[in-house]
Amino acid sequence: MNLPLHERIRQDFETRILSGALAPGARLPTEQALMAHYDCARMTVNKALTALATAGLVDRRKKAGTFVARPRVHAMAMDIPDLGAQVAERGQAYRFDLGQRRELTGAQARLEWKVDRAVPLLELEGVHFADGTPFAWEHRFVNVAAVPEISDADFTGASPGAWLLEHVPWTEADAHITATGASAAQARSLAVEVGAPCLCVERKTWRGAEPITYVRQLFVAGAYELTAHFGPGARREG
Amino acid sequence: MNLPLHERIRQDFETRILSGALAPGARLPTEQALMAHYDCARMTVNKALTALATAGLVDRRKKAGTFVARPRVHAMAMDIPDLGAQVAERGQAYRFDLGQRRELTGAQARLEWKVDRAVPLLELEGVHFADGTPFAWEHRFVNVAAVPEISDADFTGASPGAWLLEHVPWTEADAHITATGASAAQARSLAVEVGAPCLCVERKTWRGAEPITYVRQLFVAGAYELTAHFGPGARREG
DNA sequence: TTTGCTATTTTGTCTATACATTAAAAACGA
DNA sequence: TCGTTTTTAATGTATAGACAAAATAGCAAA
Repeated sequence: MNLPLHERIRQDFETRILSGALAPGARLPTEQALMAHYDCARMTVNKALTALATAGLVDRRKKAGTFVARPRVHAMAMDIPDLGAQVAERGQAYRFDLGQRRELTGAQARLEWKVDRAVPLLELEGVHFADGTPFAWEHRFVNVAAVPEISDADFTGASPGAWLLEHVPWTEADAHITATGASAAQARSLAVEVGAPCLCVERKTWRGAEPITYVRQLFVAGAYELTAHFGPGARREG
Repeated sequence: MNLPLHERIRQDFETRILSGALAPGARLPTEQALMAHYDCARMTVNKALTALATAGLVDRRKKAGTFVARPRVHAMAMDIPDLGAQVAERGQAYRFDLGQRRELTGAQARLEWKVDRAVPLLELEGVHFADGTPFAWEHRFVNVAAVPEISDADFTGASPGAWLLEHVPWTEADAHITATGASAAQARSLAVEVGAPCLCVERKTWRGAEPITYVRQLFVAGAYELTAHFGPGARREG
C-alpha cells in the first residue's frame, strides 16, 4: 500500500492517540518539526493535522501548538452522561453507593462479557442517588488490562462512569436501549414497585480496538431522559 | 464576519445541497470553473470541495467530476428505523393501521409543534403490527409545506415513517428517549395493561433549517430495542 | 501589583505551479 | 460491431513561498 504522505502522517498520529501513547493534553510537534522529520513541505503536514482537527482528535491553537483533544462527549452523537454532573447541575445532591466490587479472572471474564479475548475484569454494581432518592441502578464490567489504574480507584462518592470519563478516552461505543419492568432486586435498590417501568441502557465502549467497559443501567421512568442529536449542527432548542 | 474564502465556497455549496437546490446526483462545477468564478487558486477551491467530500455531502470521481451524494442514513449515528422493513426482515408480516388523519392550519400547528414559524401540519396517529400483534403506537406531525406530496400519500399499509424516509432526506434529528407506563388509550391500542412498561421515543427531524416531522412512538417493552453506534468505525458484532 | 504594549512563535490562509492518477471518452483496428 | 488502445479531462498530491491572525510571553510603565 502506497498511501499519500499526508495520509500516512495522519494515521501515524491517529494510531498513537487512539492507543493512548499520546495522552489527552499532550502536545504534538510543531509543523516545522514535522516537515523536518518527514522531509516534506509544510502544506503536507498541515493537511494531516487539519484532518485530525476536523475529526476532533486534536485541538490546534495559534502560537500554542497542536494538542491531543480531551475526549469530548459533545462531539459524539449522544452524550455519554456523567450522571453526577447532571444531577449536580440541577442543584441536587449526588451520591453513588457501591454495592458489590469483584475482580474476575480471564476465564470468568470471557463468560461474563463475551469478548473474544480473555481479559481480567472488574465487576461493579451500585446505585445512583439524587437528593437521597435512588434514580438509577448500574452493573458494570471494566477491562482492567486497559485501565490498570482503576484498581486503586475508590467509588464511594464518585461513580465509576465519571471516573472512566475522566481517565479513559473512548473512541467507539455501542448502545442498546430498551424499556423493562424492574426486577425484585432492582426494585428494592431503586425503591419502586416490582415491574415499574424503567429505561434500560446497555453500553459497550472501546478505545480503538480495545474494549473498555460494559455497563447496564436502569433508570426509573420519569427520573431520566436520554437525548441524542444527529447531524452536522449543534443541538437545537425547539 | 469575514470568513476565509475556502470556507465561504464550502458553505455556498452546503447551503445549496441542504436546501435541495442541488439535488442528489447533480454535478458541481469543475475546480477550473470554480477558480474562475471565485477568482482564486485551485488549492482554495480544492480545500472547500475536499471538506464537503469528507463530510459526505459530495462524491468526487476523477475525470468525472464532483456530484451531490445521495443521502445515506447509515452515515448517521443511529438508524432512523423503518419499522416495516425491520419486521419484514425477521420474517413477520407487517401492517400499519392509520387511526386518525387531520390537517391542521398554521395557527393550530404553532400550538401543537411549538415551532417558531406557523406551518401547515398533517397529523397522523396509528399502530404498527407484526404478525397481527401490535408492537408500536405512534403520533406524528408532518410539515406539509416541506413535503407537499404527502397530501396524496396513502398510509394504509406502509407507515408514514417509511414514506418519509423514501421521499425526504433529513439532515438533522433530535431524539428524546424515555421509559413510561402505557396510558389507558395507548394500552388499548397496544393490547397491553395500563401502566405496562414502554419505550417512548420522541424525534424531530429537519432538512437544513426546515422542520420535517415530529413523532412520538411508544414501543411495548421487549418488542423493540434501539441500538446506536458512536465512533468512526462500523457497528461491532460483540 | 496590575495594566498595557511589543515581540515572537505557531497555526491559518492563499498563490502559482508541477506532476501523478484515474476513468471517461474518443480514436482505432479487426 | 466489438474490443483495444490512446487521448484527455478531471481530481489527487505535493512543493516553496508569502502574508495574516492569534495567542503566548516578556517587558515596561502606571
